[in-house]
Amino acid sequence: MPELPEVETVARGLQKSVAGRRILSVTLRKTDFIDDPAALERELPGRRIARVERFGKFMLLQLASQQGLSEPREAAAATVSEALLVHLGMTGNLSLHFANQPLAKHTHVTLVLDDGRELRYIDPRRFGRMAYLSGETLATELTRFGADPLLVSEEEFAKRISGSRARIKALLLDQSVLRGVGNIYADESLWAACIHPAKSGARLQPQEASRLRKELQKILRQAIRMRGSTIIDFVDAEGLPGDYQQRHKVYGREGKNCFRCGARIKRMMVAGRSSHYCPSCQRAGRGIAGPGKKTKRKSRARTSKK
DNA sequence: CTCGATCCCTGGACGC
DNA sequence: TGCGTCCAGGGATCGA
Repeated sequence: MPELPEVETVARGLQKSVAGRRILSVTLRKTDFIDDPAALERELPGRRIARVERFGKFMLLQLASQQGLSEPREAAAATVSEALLVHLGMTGNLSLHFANQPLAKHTHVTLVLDDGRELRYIDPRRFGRMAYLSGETLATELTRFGADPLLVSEEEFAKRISGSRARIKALLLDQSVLRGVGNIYADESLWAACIHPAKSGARLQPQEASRLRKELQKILRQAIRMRGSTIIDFVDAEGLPGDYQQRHKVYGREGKNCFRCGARIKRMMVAGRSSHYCPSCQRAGRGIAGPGKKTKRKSRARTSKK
């Protein structure tokens, strides 16, 4: 499940391999995860990819300005006003293939490049998102997101966390608070900072908030160094899996012993997400918000829709 | 403002 | 072997 470190890994790989390449043509298959499929077919062919960057859990394939069609040396420096936004969702992957390699199942978008290769978007579940955005629309879209967790200052972080009574886990997952943190790294950083996932953000002590930011950044940086976590099938732009799952302290370790105190790792639902924590290291205390009970999902009888 | 519930989607695990 | 059921979860949306 691609979160900040996984997306960063893919973006770095693509920056190396496709920056400067021109898109010759676009083939779309399933398009229900694309904002405006026609816009991709209309705007991308003939355009050069200036650079690839991560923005939260998105990848931004920035397009060189139209004018610079003839070898724009300034491509990388040009102002970003047009980009292809790619969100990998749960199972998405954007990777480079030779044109003669067979199409993997669930390949929904193919960008044919000018060097005989293709950028392919593969996503079984289609929880991802793709959109061509430009100008004001692009700028507006990006302002919906909060601070980058790797760049956020201690003051800014404290302000964003302590200003809300929502549970800290929910705040970490909220992309308008911080952009890029998902379920794995939220759980890992809360464990590292000894904070219960259901504790209210407003009730974190200043030193707790400070420690949480520090641990979160440390974990994200380390995870990037290890090319992210591969739980089921994540691979980077070159098809390599990540290694950080070997460092997970709580995620996926329910019932196992805490590496710090030996207690049994528990799991509870917080903010609708499965949350792994050590009941001994991460004390509930009085700062706990909400019901915090394990919510059993009742089987929904889906009415056959037409 | 914050919450849970529901929906989107498919593959994999599991029970029978 | 095969079918049904449950589960995973990022994000949007809706009602409480």
